[in-house]
Amino acid sequence: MDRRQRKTREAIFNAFTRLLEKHAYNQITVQDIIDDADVGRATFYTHFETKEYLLKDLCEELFGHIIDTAMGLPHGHYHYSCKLEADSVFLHLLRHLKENDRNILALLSSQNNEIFLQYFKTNLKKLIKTQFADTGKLKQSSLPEDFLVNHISISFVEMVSWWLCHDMKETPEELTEYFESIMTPLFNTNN
Amino acid sequence: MDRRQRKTREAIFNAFTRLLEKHAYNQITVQDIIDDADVGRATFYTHFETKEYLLKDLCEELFGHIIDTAMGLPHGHYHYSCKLEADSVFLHLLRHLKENDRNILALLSSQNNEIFLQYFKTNLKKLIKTQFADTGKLKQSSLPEDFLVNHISISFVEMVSWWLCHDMKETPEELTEYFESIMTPLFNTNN
DNA sequence: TCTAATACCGAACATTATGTTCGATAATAA
DNA sequence: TTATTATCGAACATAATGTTCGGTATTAGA
Repeated sequence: MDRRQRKTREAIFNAFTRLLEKHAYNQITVQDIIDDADVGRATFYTHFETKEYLLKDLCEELFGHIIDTAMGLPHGHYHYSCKLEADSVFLHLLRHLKENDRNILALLSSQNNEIFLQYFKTNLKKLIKTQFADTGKLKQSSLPEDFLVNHISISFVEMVSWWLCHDMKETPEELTEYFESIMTPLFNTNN
Repeated sequence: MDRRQRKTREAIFNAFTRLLEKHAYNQITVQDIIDDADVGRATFYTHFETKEYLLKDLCEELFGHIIDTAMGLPHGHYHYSCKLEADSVFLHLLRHLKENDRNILALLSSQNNEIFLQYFKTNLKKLIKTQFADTGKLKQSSLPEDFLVNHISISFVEMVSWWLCHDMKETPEELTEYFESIMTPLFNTNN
């Protein structure tokens, strides 16, 4: 990829991120973005079809990365410990979040947090599904699997959101225990 | 209130609802709304400052009503049963939803569902807070109360969303049992 | 029934944002 | 060095927003 292209794309992402930290998504205009990024109008539109596609691309970079690395984790690392087997995934995600790549935490706690939490949830669902599908990690129950996958995903994402609203006072380890408290009855810890 | 005002307001709400069932919120223009509602442009703007305020007013009618009636319910009706004490509230909400006032179910399962689920959650949080705050219904735990209130609210709203996506196959009673399964460890059932 | 108040209409208008076009310039890869 | 291509910047068409205003019709209340 042409160096100019990379630079322009970066500049637009950075400008957009800065703006999203301070202003409501709907109030941000393409003009604001290209002013902040200091690129020409036509240039913006050669990179992104619309502001919405820019958002989509940004979110794919933000969450694609964090989820993909978690996908690579072994699924049953703590299999014989007394902790729930998924600890490794959730703890990993929290630690990864704390690294704050691309200022993801600022976006997740901005006034636009709903947008990003939504993308987070969507991607997390895929992860949870592959982690738990057909591995017997979910307690036998009458509850449908997709119902449980959804419940686990949204619960985790909302916990992260709550955490950010309260200045991240807890450590990732403490948060994982919180999560364990509310999720434990759903997991099969004795097999 | 002037009969003309009432009629106009109703016509706009109805038109907006119809449009929201079929089209994405962002794609709906004020022109679409006034065409469908068959009112003049100026008339629209004397009733609603912007499209966003219209949405806000609609949501307040939708969820204000459903939450307010639930607010009036006795808080500890099933106090001595072995079911969780909040059964009455959640079951009541599900039954009320099924009545489908103002086609609320179509909106909650449309492509714009995120918008309405968000309003639902916000209003439900208030309800849950008054139901559980300082009543000792939540299990003693190290988890902060606002964390639990948030978790309960979002879990319920997501369950409703899941229910709608799957054509409401379950009865409100069955759904309440689902909810009990995932929430039970958080409630104090033996006091 | 009469009257004053007011809600509505509809067309016109200014404003603002979007997305496109194009010729000129500058940076890049090879 | 050279052919390619990304960027610039200004101009433009399009589309949606929100306002204004004079005329008409409906309403509430005396």
